[in-house]
Amino acid sequence: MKEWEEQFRAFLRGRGLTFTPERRAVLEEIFAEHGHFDVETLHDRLRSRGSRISIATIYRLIPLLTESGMIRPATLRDGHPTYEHLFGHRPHHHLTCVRCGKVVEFRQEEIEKILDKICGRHGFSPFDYRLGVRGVCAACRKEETG
Amino acid sequence: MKEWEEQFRAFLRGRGLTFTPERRAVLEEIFAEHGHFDVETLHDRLRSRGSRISIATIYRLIPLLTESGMIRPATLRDGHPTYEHLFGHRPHHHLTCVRCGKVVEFRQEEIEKILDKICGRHGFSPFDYRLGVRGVCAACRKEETG
DNA sequence: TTGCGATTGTTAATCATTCTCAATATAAGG
DNA sequence: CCTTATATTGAGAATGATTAACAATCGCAA
Ligand SMILES: [Mn+2]
Ligand SMILES: [Mn+2]
Ligand SMILES: [Zn+2]
Ligand SMILES: [Zn+2]
Repeated sequence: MKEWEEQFRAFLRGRGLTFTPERRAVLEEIFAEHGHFDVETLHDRLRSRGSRISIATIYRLIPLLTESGMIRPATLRDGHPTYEHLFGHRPHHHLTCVRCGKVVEFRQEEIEKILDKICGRHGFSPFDYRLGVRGVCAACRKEETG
Repeated sequence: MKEWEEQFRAFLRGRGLTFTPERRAVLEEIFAEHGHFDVETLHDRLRSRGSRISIATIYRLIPLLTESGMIRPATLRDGHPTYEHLFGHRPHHHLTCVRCGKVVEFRQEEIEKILDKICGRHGFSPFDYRLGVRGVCAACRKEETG
């Protein structure tokens, strides 16, 4: 059994909830590929694999997946949230190209150290850093100028 | 005339748009107090001052205010966007307490320098950094533990 | 003053998300 | 195996914030 499945089952058990086929299918699909997804895309992907799952079920699952640490909100895409699987991945941040939508992930511990200091100075206990940089990627800039 | 009004008028003129009483009222209200506001709150504030302005007009104004540099999106509050006035203020970042909603603003040029380097490494031209830290403030933590 | 595009308020439409509800599935106990 | 009490699901209705349509005004330039 995949370790994320094990952890999610444990989470559900702890809440008196059950690990159903639908929940298994969603979990599998989330870890099937790396990248940012929104609810509708996830639903489409499941359907195209033959699942008859309802989109309402996926909406209902999002909070459970988040609270269990399976996924986290990633960025906003046209105003609605996208998510990414979290289990087994170090936290990271995002550069987003506002033209083509390309997303580059990067990791920077130095920044987090600085932020920890700032939080301490204000008496804050941080548990989540969200660092979004919006800009224009090299390809789009070339297209723009050229 | 307030300098932001002057700048907003210039922006509108450049687009062949007009500076109306409604637009003046909204602009005044935005600079009347410091803090993060959402569209509904702004509408309420205007109404409570006797204005009969429609909320649709405010929604229509948001893009113009953003593009002219009068405001910028700040953070999400319960899923919908909040804004803050920008003119005359240095960019800054936010610590948000997830319990009480308190927001602390801070400025950190060191981080921006690091991010510039990272962007350069990936060929990105950044034009906006959004740094959100979520955590628990001192007061809420005391309440929690105590 | 006239003419024309911009602006506004009202109202209807959109659209993602949430809710309702009746039908099933699940797990535990007998 | 049955039984029963909950949890879960899918379908479709409801919600609520945001946008769009539209007819009535407004503001500015000729
Ligand atoms: Mn990511
Ligand atoms: Mn702020
Ligand atoms: Zn690009
Ligand atoms: Zn607090």
